[in-house]
Amino acid sequence: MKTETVNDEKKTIKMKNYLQHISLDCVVFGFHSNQLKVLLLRMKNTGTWALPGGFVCEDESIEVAANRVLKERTGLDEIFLHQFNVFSDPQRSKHNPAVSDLILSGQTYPEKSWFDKRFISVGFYALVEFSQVEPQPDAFSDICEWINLENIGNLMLDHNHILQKALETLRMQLTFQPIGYNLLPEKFTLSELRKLYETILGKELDRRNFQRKILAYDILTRLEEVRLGVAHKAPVLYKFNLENYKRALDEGLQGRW
Amino acid sequence: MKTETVNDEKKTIKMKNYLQHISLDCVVFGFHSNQLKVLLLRMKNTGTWALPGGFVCEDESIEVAANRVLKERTGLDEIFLHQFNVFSDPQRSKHNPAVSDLILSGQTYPEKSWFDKRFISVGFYALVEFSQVEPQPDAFSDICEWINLENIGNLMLDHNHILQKALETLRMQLTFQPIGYNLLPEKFTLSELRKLYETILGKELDRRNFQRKILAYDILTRLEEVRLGVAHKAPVLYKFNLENYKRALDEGLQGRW
DNA sequence: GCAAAAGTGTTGTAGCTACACCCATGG
DNA sequence: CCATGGGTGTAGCTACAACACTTTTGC
Repeated sequence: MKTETVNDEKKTIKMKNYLQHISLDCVVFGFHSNQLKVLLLRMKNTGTWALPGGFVCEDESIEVAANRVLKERTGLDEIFLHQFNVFSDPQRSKHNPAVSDLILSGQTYPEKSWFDKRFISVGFYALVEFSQVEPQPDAFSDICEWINLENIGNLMLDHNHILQKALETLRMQLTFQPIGYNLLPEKFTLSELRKLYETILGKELDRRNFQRKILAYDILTRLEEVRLGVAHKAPVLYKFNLENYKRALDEGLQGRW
Repeated sequence: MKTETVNDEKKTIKMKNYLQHISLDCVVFGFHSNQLKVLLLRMKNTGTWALPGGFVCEDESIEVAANRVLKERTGLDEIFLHQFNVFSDPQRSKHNPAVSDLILSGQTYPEKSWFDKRFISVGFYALVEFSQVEPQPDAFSDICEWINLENIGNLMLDHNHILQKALETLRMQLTFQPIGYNLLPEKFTLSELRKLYETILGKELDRRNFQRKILAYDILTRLEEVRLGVAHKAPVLYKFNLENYKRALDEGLQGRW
């Protein structure tokens, strides 16, 4: 356990009580303007983009730690959050020039050795409602913002690999997890839900078949409202019927999409 | 990093070069006499049964560590092995009386403190061919053997919980992973394959429909042999057609079973 | 020869794909 | 009034469950 302090322009971070060698990284997915987005941080010194992450306190489970980190980055509590893989290649962080550079040129952190160790990182993916998030950078970054999935370039360390794995997991679990419920606002149109599925799966779905199929699950409640201000016919709004949704997910939305 | 030595009747274990706070546990599944079995160790001093596990060396990935541990316990290389969950409850191992008792009464290990820490454990599940395994206890156990799933009682620490999670994962992945290929001997009958599926899923399947469905995937090769020495009509033997199997698994054996 | 398991066939149904058609709205 | 997206319907096909029936073996 380390008990040192980082002095930053704005904050003081106590590096105490963190377990050594263990970190976590979060792939936070959001959906807006029919596009899948991921929450990223821009590192102060190198300008590299990175996934939000953190360390695990002595008395926390790794899930609690992930929730703590995401609360700091998004302002949200009770985020839908699942661990999906452990990244433990001995070379993934140890003596990594990006990290050393980042930390050392940051002039604030006296203890190189803590970061200069090997870290095993537990990957989480999170699904959040885009509009609810207020992105907040951490002590090592100057920007925290949503980046469109297709515009994401080279990330720090092995974060591209982590992101890739998260996406694969999301696709696999599309039929077993309440993906739509967590990513969309309370009220949404069937087209928006379909676009979400299309974006995650990376392929087009038949509008009419999707509609009938998703309605057949009986997990949506049709509202008496329509979406106004859009071109063409005003689409009906729906919301999730939580009770039926949970029941259906227990059995798995066994479709093939 | 610790660099101490445990003297055991048969072996010497160097506790050096292990990452602190991180361990791994393996749920090794085998199938024999139409029953699903799990490889367990009986602890020398407490007599408690436990999952095979181990620690991670400084220069290993956690996957390499798991393979090393399983090589020691089963004699097998290149085992089908997947990580499925990280167990990190702060109370799961820290100051756990079972561990302290186990280690301290073992009279051999001078350093209580190393084990008396909190460990975050990565859970793996493995699928092996029953007959190929030669179970070997480790330094802390006197017996290593297959236990029928339904006969497994209270295990050490949170190992019942880990086992439970492994089973859930196995069921979920039944349609995406080459479960049959790894658990059955090279040649097998369709009944044996069906019994395996029934055991994992915990429910009966229609013999005739199972047969047609599994054959429709075109992943099995029908042999010119029959199983002799069994009562009643001699069943035809099959083996997996590896090429077609891998292709089919890429798409997922999208059945509902 | 009889019980039990293996192998093959049939039939009705549910769910899917691939469309056609009409409706409502903004320009 | 027309282009565009929304909403509903339908025909054909496939896959599946739930069966019946025959075959082959050990005892």
